[in-house]
Amino acid sequence: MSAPERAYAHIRERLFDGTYAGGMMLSEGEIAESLAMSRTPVHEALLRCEFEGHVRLYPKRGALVLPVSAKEIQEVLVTRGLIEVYAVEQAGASGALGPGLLEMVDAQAALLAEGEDDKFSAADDDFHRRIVVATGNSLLTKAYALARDVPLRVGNSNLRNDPGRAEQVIAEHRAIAQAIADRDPAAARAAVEAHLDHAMQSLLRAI
Amino acid sequence: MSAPERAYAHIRERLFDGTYAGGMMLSEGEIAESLAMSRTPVHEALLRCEFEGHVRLYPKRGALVLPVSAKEIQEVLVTRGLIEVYAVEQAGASGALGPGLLEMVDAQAALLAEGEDDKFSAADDDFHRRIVVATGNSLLTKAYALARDVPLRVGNSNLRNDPGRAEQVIAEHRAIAQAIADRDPAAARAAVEAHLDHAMQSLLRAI
DNA sequence: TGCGGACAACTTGCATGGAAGATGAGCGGA
DNA sequence: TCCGCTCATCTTCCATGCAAGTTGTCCGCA
Repeated sequence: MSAPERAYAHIRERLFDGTYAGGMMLSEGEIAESLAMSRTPVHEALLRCEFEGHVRLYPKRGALVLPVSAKEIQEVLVTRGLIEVYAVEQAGASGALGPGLLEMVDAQAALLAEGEDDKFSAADDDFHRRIVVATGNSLLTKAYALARDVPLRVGNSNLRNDPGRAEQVIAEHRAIAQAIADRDPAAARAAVEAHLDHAMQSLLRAI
Repeated sequence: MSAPERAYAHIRERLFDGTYAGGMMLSEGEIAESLAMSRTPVHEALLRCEFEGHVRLYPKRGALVLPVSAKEIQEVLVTRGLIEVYAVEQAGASGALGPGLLEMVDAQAALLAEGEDDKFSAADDDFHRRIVVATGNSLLTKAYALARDVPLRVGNSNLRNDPGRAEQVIAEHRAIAQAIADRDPAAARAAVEAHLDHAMQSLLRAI
């Protein structure tokens, strides 16, 4: 892995686990030192994080970690709604994706039973991503990626603090996967809209 | 303007006017020299262009300018369709945006009459952007930006080579603006879908 | 006490250079 | 003729260093 990639992964990890919390000021030099690399690759990684909306770079001052706002959560879920509804309507028409999704839901239930919270979050993310990828539209997939990080920044603590939410997520995922397997686009659309609506409420409670 | 911004603007200009054509290999060093700056800021600009899908960086080799493919054009217009339909349905419900848009269409007609092709392209772009910005959803606006550049790379030559297309664009823009002013979301949706469909056909003919 | 200026300690911006990977030309041998 | 090897030349990668902007502190003065 190249130095900028390592720096990027390092920063994201800390954005998602809360080490880099909203309002914090990050210094290229410090991060570079802790990764035993120079500031150049760290700077590249921070530029990318800025593009993705996680930090804001102030010239000659440093990188401010942006807090996740309620408005941002709403924007993210509206955007995801647009993209995911389109994706499940497509997938629901063909039905090819359905069985694979149902297996993913089973795997999520297993992770939850084992208490693997982080892996559960990742599996949640994969599930949604898989649906969008199935459209075969790489631009849409890229646009969607912009809307996936915010829930991850809020989500890990969120799931632990919202009792019963994880079980609810699994039930809602199963409804989506079943509707797709049944080739029922209208049901798939309704299931996605309900799921995202509940997700928004849970995330808003978390901040 | 900072050095990386200058480099980025320089490269985009050449991507859009065709100087950097698909298949070309760009060298950081050459660009840096022609801009009288070092390679560092040029590298940053190329990274951004890569993220936006215009070039692909090959380690230790250089930056390949990616040609615009038919698949990409289709992806772009599907994505724009999703976002713009949502935006005009919102705008069409309130009607507040309508009058401003009609003025923009008049301005476009004036630019066309004066033969200002480049400004016409920019005005076209602004018109669509304005509708999306009106949603007030900054994430959606950012996602939309990813889908705006491709038509610009094809578009300038396209408009000149597709006789009557510019007049058609103006008529279609007027239909969209009028539907929004009339607070008629269904008509607005239909007008946007027709416009994007025609745009796709024109762009596909151009490559 | 409250204000203003100097300065020290931080930060990044970006130019530069050495290291090293990728490529293609040209040569030697089968 | 054709294959494979060597090597010159191209490229980027990223460490480093200097220049310069920003900030907060501290001191002197009213």
